[in-house]
Amino acid sequence: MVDRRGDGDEGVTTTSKPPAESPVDVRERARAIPEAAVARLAVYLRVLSGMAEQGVTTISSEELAGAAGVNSAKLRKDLSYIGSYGTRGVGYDVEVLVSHIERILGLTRKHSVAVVGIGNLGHALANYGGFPSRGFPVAALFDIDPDLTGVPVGGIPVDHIDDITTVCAEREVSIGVIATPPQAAQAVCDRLVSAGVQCILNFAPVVLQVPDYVEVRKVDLAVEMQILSFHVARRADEAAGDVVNGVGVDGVVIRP
Amino acid sequence: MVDRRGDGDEGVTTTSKPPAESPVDVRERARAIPEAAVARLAVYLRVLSGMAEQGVTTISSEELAGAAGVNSAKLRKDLSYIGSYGTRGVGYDVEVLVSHIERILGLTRKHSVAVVGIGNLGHALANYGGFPSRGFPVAALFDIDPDLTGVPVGGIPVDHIDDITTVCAEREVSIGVIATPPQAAQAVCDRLVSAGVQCILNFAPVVLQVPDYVEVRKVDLAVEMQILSFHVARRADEAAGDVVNGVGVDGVVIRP
DNA sequence: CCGACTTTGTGCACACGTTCACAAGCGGTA
DNA sequence: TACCGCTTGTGAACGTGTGCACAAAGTCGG
Ligand SMILES: NC(=O)c1ccc[n+]([C@@H]2O[C@H](COP(=O)([O-])OP(=O)(O)OC[C@H]3O[C@@H](n4cnc5c(N)ncnc54)[C@H](O)[C@@H]3O)[C@@H](O)[C@H]2O)c1
Ligand SMILES: NC(=O)c1ccc[n+]([C@@H]2O[C@H](COP(=O)([O-])OP(=O)(O)OC[C@H]3O[C@@H](n4cnc5c(N)ncnc54)[C@H](O)[C@@H]3O)[C@@H](O)[C@H]2O)c1
Repeated sequence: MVDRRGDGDEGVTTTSKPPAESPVDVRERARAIPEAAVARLAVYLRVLSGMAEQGVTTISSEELAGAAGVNSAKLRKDLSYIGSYGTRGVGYDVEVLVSHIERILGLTRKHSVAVVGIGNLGHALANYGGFPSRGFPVAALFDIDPDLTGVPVGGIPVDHIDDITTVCAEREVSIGVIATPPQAAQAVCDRLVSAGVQCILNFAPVVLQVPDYVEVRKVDLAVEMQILSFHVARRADEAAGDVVNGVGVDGVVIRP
Repeated sequence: MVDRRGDGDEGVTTTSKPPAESPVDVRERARAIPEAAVARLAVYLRVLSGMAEQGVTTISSEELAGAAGVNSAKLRKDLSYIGSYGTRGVGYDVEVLVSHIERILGLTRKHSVAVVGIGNLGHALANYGGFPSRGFPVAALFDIDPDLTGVPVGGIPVDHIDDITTVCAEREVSIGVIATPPQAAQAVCDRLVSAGVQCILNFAPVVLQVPDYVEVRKVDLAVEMQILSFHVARRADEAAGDVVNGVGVDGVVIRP
């Protein structure tokens, strides 16, 4: 029912600093936000933006939780990580919440995106309107294929992978998206890193090796499907086992 | 050892007949595997498959962990959830491990996939070779656009969304992928569910409402980017570090 | 100004997941 | 056979995340 996070292992050397923190500054608080909560904050933000467009000005934790698919206690705890911006007895001001979540997620700055590998997936990403509209303008496209360089895709001309360093610097790219074949992914990753890109979203089904200061997130669709498959199998086993025992889920006797 | 598997294996054949086995068998164990571990098992499987192709027959937890980007203790614990198939002092037999992970993930059965919404993303998915090769044949494509119906994409002709029930039944679709615009996603989801599909992978940035017995996973790229953005911001705050007189970034007063 | 009602924010207990550390077990060697 | 070095498998400690339940804090009608 509720979806779970992909994973989020690797890298992220969160140096645990347990000394007594008396001055509660922003970075300490930011560090304290659980990774899982950050992911949900992004979802709340999307829902809230939709609400704002529909003219909603105030929303309760119960309503927002329903719309975001989480329970309300969790939602309130998540929001408490970023401060106390609600009004008891009333709820949250939508605009206020939006701006605070945006601040915490660092969306007050523009994050230019570069897509590397303009094949099937790269084309889709370059044409996708959902990135620019949410604060992530696609500023550069790269491919190794000479036939592609110069051709505009989604309004942006494709550059050759060899120009990655200069182009990324020029256009202040802060997020790199890897959509090349798996074999090329690590090499592309290395070039992105030497070009100064510190955030990478990887679609290739490989584990990337990066320095500690680089943040990598991966999207592996086959893994997603296998997780679904696992649940199908589990459910099938359950059904089979229950029939054999003559007892259904919840202990309901099927065939007395 | 949590449980003794003295039997000579069996496979997940539908005729599961527990002779004198403990009431809690395979399904109980399957249920006990943490969700996070399932995701990693899928990654191990991919790495192991690659190893097998390269002729590797045996691998230690240390090596496999390195290749999968996790620490070796976690890897061993993950593997212990599915049984004890290693040899102390030696490591794991690659082929054996592959087959056991496949069994646990339910990959011994074929899981036909239907993609709904053959736009930018849908085209990329339909053309993607990574699904069939990993046991997820794309068996059906759907769109609402009459101009698309009948046109083959990636070798499969697009059907009209109205035929979803019959086509899904015919081709035994078990996984539905939603790649339509957000506004259409819930409606498409409902139709998939009534067509009997119990697993859904959703690319549209909306929270889907489904019955309890349906498993949904979502892939939201904007959320991924916002998580990256959060880490950039956190890092920037750390670097810019010094909180001057209780005033942090953006002029937020830290200590009122 | 008060009291009834609503909703937030959070302390706490619990569940889940990760990591450590080491005994148990295996292959190789003398 | 007895020993040795290596690697697995896992109990137990630990850390993180979740959900409950309720006091605190606000609104609103009178
Ligand atoms: N197509 C999908 O729907 C899909 C889904 C999930 C994952 N993926 C993964 O995404 C990646 C791309 O998939 P695709 O279907 O778009 O592949 P594709 O073959 O259509 O495109 C790959 C592109 O990368 C370019 N390229 C190759 N080597 C390069 C290099 N060294 N530097 C820069 N560009 C290079 C190629 O010229 C090509 O244009 C693959 O790793 C694939 O496994 C794709
Ligand atoms: N393109 C990307 O790279 C990308 C990335 C992330 C998320 N997404 C999301 O994926 C979805 C699809 O994106 P896209 O770029 O492919 O959009 P698109 O507009 O190119 O394609 C959407 C397709 O869905 C079809 N469609 C519309 N309503 C339908 C219905 N009721 N039933 C069946 N088909 C219907 C349309 O005919 C069209 O072919 C969107 O929700 C988008 O937010 C896309």
